[in-house]
Amino acid sequence: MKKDTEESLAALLRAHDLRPTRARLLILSLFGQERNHLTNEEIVRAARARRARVGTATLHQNVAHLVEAGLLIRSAGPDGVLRYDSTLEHHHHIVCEKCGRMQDAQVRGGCDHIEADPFHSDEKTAEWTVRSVVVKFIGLCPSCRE
Amino acid sequence: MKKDTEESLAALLRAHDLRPTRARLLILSLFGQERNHLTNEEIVRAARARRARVGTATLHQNVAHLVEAGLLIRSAGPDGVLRYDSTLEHHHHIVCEKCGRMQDAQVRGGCDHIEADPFHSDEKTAEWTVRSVVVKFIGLCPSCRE
DNA sequence: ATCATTGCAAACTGTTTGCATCAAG
DNA sequence: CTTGATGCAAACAGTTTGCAATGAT
Repeated sequence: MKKDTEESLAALLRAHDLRPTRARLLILSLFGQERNHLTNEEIVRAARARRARVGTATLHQNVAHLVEAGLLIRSAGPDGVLRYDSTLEHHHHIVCEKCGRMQDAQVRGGCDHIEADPFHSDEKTAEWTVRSVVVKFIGLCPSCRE
Repeated sequence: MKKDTEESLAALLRAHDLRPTRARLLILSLFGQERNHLTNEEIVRAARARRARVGTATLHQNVAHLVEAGLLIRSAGPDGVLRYDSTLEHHHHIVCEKCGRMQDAQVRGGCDHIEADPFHSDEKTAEWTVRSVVVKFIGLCPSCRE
């Protein structure tokens, strides 16, 4: 895991043509540690918990900016709740159907055969251009399966 | 495709312990034809277009009831917008990353090897119970790739 | 007759916008 | 200095709730 010093985060932002401001440093630092796959709401709460002087509008704006800049990835749970992820490599997720918690998942053997040439040729889908494939595992997280 | 007469839809509702009311018959009939994978908003608009005497609150409530009763399936696009689907069998989707349009997709060779035993055993995911797997193909629909 | 369902309007929630102030380069 | 970013408050959009009237059994 990378050292999330304020310096390194600032450099990261500058490398993506974003000024290293209070709000952006805060958001990125929230993803540094254990708390990955945060929702908008969780980001706002975490900021409040740190007594950070940041408005919710600013947080929302900057999460959007960071996604645009490619520093965060956006992923919707089955319930439509959007979560953000600082792991940028292509990967898949496992999602708790009870609490919505999301975690990275590696698929045994990969999804290559699906990603390479997915469809039956006689499908109406022949008219589409496929750009990527997302796999989500739905289940129960350790806490919710009690 | 099944004949979506009012009679058959009413019978379907009764079979699921739901009274066949104006709002419910309307919603189900919207899914009868070509217009599958509707959003909440599209359902409301379609109802307005038919000059149906139904409030938006009632539509929302009943979409939720129909999902609970198992007559509709809910599926979130990558942008978090929820769409509803009257195809009840387990299947996958292809989604347009530009306009959000969603269509059923059949995967060549299936996803069986993934669904059967998905994870590397040394994962933190070992603590999870997997109940289902959802595959989404993201791309461009015929109209948006122009 | 009974009780679920409805339409309508009001309440609510989360997000976005407008703008004067502030901070980074 | 110049321009972008911020906080705050007000505006907004979509959803949900409360309740009297309506409709299904």
